[in-house]
Amino acid sequence: MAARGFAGLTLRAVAAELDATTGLLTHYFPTKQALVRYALDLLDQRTASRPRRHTGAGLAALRDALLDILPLTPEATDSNRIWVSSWDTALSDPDLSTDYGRKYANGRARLTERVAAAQELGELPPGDPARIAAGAQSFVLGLVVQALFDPAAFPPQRQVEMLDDYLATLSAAR
Amino acid sequence: MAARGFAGLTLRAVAAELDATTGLLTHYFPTKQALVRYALDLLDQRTASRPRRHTGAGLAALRDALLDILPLTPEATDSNRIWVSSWDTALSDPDLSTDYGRKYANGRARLTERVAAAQELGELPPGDPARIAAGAQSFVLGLVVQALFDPAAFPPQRQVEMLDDYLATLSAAR
DNA sequence: CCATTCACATAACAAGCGTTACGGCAATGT
DNA sequence: ACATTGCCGTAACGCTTGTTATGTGAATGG
Repeated sequence: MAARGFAGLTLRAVAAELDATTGLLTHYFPTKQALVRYALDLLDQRTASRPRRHTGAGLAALRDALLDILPLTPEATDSNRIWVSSWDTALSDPDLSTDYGRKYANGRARLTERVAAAQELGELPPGDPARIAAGAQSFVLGLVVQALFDPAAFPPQRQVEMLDDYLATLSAAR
Repeated sequence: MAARGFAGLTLRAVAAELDATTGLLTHYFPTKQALVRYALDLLDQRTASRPRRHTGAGLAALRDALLDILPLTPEATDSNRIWVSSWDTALSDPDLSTDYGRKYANGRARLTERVAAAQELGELPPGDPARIAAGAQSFVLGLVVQALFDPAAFPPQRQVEMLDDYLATLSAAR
């Protein structure tokens, strides 16, 4: 799956992957678009329900949430690879596109809560928490992309360092 | 081109776009991969040679470079859309993938110069300029993605505000 | 215990893909 | 003016794609 990209995702390839035939797939999904939609929802749901870090409250909780996104493990790298690859398909399909927009908005909303909590604790300076959350999401998202294209330049340790740098400047500014 | 995504980029579609046939394309490009490679290089080169902002030195120059990346105009949005869509293809092809990694490394190198210059002027606190540049690139890259999926939530003005917020926290931290 | 339904494999289909072969027409050089 | 070269349109090829139709064996239910 992660090998040939989203463009190489064919019904027969999927069928072969789970030792079945196209008959099974067409039996459960009326069309390929439905299958893709389901697969993407599954990916989203699976990454949402996987074991999360939880090392503390406030700023530490925000850091946990952001670390959970980064490709720090091979599995997380694969997930991110599929995820980034799906952007091509998503941008081509208006419905999927708005769907993605909503998912990212949800992600920002969850981050916003943690930003606000960190502000309560005085770990982050005041300011619109939604805006700070959007900035943090941007930072992590871009770091994901760069790490995928140049893993050697962005090993896990470096990613964590960069995130911590970012959070440090965020909390130092006032 | 920007309409049907990178997956829908077919020889016949390209030929139709420039009122020609597949014969012309196969005459100039031995294979489709060569055509794609050329197109991506062209996109990279074109965005590199387009008119750039130049409002000042130091931190202002860094801000200019980052603003040049963001989808603040319809044309820049189209370019970014194609660019993001191409990531699927790029991640599937190891050669293209390392090529992209190199391009981003070059981008970071250019940003690094500006970061260093801003540090010289005392507009940015000391610290490894390469790391700061990588962070800035991450931030902008992620902002591009979010803006593409949710243009309503990230209008040009908001993008600029977010970038300025980021640069402000960067320069305020010490 | 038989009839019915369901799950799925098999196979075929048209459409679209990248690629190749070929032919004509215009430019070029002598 | 004629031969030659090369640009590029036309058309075909083989292959893969998503989708559909049909068959078959197992499960289900009365």
